[in-house]
Amino acid sequence: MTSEEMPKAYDPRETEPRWYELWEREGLFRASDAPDDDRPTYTIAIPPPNVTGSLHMGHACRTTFEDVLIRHKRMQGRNTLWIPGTDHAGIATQVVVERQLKREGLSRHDLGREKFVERVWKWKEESGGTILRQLRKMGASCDWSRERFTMDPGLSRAVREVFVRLYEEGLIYRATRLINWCVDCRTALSDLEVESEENVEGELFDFAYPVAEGEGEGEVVVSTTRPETMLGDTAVAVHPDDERYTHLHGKFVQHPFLPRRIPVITDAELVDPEFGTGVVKVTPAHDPNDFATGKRHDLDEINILNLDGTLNAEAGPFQGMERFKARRAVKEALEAKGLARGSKKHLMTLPRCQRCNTIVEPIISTQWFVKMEPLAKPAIEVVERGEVQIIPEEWTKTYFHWMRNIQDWCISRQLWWGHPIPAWYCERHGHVNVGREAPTRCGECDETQFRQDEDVLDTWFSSALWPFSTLGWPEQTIDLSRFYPTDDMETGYDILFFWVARMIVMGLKFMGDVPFRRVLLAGLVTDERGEKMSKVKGNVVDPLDVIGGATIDELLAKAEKSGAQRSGLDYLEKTYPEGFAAYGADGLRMTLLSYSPQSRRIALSIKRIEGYRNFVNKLWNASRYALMNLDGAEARATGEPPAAPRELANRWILSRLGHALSAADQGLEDYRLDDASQALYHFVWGELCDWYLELSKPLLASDDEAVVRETRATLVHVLETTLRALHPMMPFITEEIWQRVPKHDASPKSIMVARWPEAEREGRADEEAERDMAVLQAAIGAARTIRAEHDLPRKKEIPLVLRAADGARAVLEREQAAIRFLVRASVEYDGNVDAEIPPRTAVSVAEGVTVLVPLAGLVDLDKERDRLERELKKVDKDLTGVEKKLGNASFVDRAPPEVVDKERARLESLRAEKTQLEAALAKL
RNA sequence: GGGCGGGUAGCUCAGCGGUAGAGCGUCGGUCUUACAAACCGAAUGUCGCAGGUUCGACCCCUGUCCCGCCCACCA
Repeated sequence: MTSEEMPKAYDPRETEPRWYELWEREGLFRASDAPDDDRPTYTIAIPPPNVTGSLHMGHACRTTFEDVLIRHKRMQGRNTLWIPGTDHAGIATQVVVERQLKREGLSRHDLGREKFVERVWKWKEESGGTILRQLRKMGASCDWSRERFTMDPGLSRAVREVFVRLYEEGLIYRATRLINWCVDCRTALSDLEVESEENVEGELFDFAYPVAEGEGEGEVVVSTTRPETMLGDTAVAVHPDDERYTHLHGKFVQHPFLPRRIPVITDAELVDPEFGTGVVKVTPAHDPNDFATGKRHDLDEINILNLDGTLNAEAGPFQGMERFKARRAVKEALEAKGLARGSKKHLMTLPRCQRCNTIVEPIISTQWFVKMEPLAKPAIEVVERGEVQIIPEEWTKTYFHWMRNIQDWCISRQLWWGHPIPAWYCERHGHVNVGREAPTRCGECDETQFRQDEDVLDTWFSSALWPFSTLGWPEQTIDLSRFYPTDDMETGYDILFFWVARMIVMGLKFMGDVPFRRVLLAGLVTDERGEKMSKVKGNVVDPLDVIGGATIDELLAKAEKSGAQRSGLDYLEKTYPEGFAAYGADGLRMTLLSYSPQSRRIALSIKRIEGYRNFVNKLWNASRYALMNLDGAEARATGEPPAAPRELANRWILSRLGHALSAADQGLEDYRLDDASQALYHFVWGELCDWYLELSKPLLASDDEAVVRETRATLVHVLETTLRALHPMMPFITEEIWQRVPKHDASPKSIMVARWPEAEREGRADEEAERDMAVLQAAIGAARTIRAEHDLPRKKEIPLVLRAADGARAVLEREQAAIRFLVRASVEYDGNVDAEIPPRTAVSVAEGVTVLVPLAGLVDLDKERDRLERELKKVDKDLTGVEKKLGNASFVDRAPPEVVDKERARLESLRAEKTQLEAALAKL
């Protein structure tokens, strides 16, 4: 009933959505909150993607990883919870909706704040769920009934609660400081949101400040990379010990464009007398060093910039100019006044806005900050004590370095979309009132009228609470007590500081416990050249295209629409001329799992995806074969291997199954899903398909009913167990096949909730079978080599003579049928290992077995000579190595005896091989 | 300026103290009754360079050269 319905090639497009719907409908993803459920839990909080987002390879990679962990633990019987959700993503979302408005010819200011925010909500309801739908296509088994959004009422409440408590403890404060300002986003940014572009070719421009009238003669020459900032200069500084300028101490220079005399100050901290002229212009309002200097000397802080990056009234004649225009204008004006003193090339670092790439301006502004140092301390300690384990471990150093040098966190943003800051200012005095609700009466005066702070919080502020806010905090819910702390947090290393560190901080502060036990940091997915995927470069590989397939025209059209450059489109066309086939979610998942998590870069290759798609198909066909042979038979999968199998192939595959399961377990335990998936991949393809299924053919055709029965029982057991072991990695195809496998009546309705297989239970270690099988494989391999090298057509049966010492010979005699079938040969045995080799005979040696094929004049003797010489050369090389090793007295004395014994045994077998090969060569 | 990671087969990478591995690619052969998205076979490496430790080093140590990334206020 089953195998006939299975087409030769597996098509994931039909299968995958069908099973996902069933799983979801049956509620199999749901974690239990039943009060009497005392199973151990396992929890992962998803790194919430931006609501604006759509699935990219980074998400696909993490989703796969997390889903494997969750499915594995679920099969082990844990009460598993994978909390899904999205992040409101402040700027990103606001920009999307603003862009939409622009198409209607409107700006957010036309709507006003309230209407605008309403509009964003509307947009969020309509199109915000895209990415979560896409996660389903990957097979993500999230508990959708617990989906959260960082601006849900519950989570917003958590945000206010945290803000208020931190404020009350003095850990949140409002201050006027030099902050990073993005003139394009028109908001303050935290230090982390500023990316520095290194080694930019810039210009160091020199100009002179004339000494002010009545202060003496001459001038001082200063250098700057930002000439326009001189409009905000309120001092020039020299080193106190620099004798060149002693005469100017306490004097003034004259600002060339503004009615301002500027003091000459001495400052040993700011000024390096060796650098340039040894004079530094000081702009406290627009440079961090100068700001600090200004504080030390109580200098005026003159802000010259408007929030949009144009110059304000302080700039005098330059007022209203855009900042870079002003830069040129100031230089020209200095030229005109004869004050320019030349310029030179200068390599510098440019601060840019992480989001829009605009050059960031340091400006003085009043913002809200979190005092980080006291909060960071316990967060450092839990990692030191291993209560939170960071994997791969080398990231702990990075974590410590950042946490130990932590700066206060600027959390206010001048946006409209986000969590409003729960601070109100009384109308009369502007007294600050922070609270969970709007105040009715000022805490410091009697005022009852307030205006709320207009800023919103950094989007990472609410993300930092994610592991407990999603579970209902500050309410004491069952979920919170049951699922916090979560177990594993898997995310990209690029947000180690943005997110991971802050979750640890907030978790410890408000839950008194770590938010998760392990942090798994994944690398960045790049294109096959190792270049970062970007829309402009046109090298973005969309997981959905990989899953469902896309023609090159579709890919090109999409890339072009999202703004790819010509070169990007060319690359795309050249690299994927055929587009993508529908590789399916299972194939993609398996591919993503195969990359080492140690690596910082995952250079995704379509060829590799194709390889794993082929693996999926291989599994399909292997199952097809198995099911064909089980059709109508009484064999059922029971979860137990057949008792006392006698056939070598059956014993061997059960033993190998055990090994594969152990290796998979080990990989999962170590979070080396690459090892786990490789172990199963090689078991399925290299052992199950390449050897066992082939060997099962003669067994299933046997006249001996007992042999057939035993083989069917083994086949169904190995297949069913393998499917369960592969299920976390390839959920769809394993379900599709598993449903067709004959099982006993009590088996669960889905493989998702079937029992995770264990090496000791489902496998059956059998060293003898493994040894015997190695002999058989060697003999078959050697015979095949001869066949291939001599172009002996497959149809022609060849006469084989197998020579081996007693033990090995007995194995080969017992397995005669297998050899006949796999090599298509007649077989004779010869126990006399040292006997003469007949003339004109092809010889190959391996594992103590000598395979002889009389060539009977049919074949090219030169070819055989070449081959033998090649084999001999290899043996000789190995032999030289072993002889040298054993000839070394220190090795024999000092190496562990088992190593020496192993080498001796090897020496023996290599010598025997050499003798055989030489004899063969001589007889040719 | 500090820190981290990497340099292994043509390509992408795994391995990490006891005989150099995988996938893809290459070459030769096969429509063998699960699979041509397959099968069988073959070739391919002074494991960046130089020292050192060790009976033994791709693996550990030191130095060095390249290539990435992160952090940092040098005008």
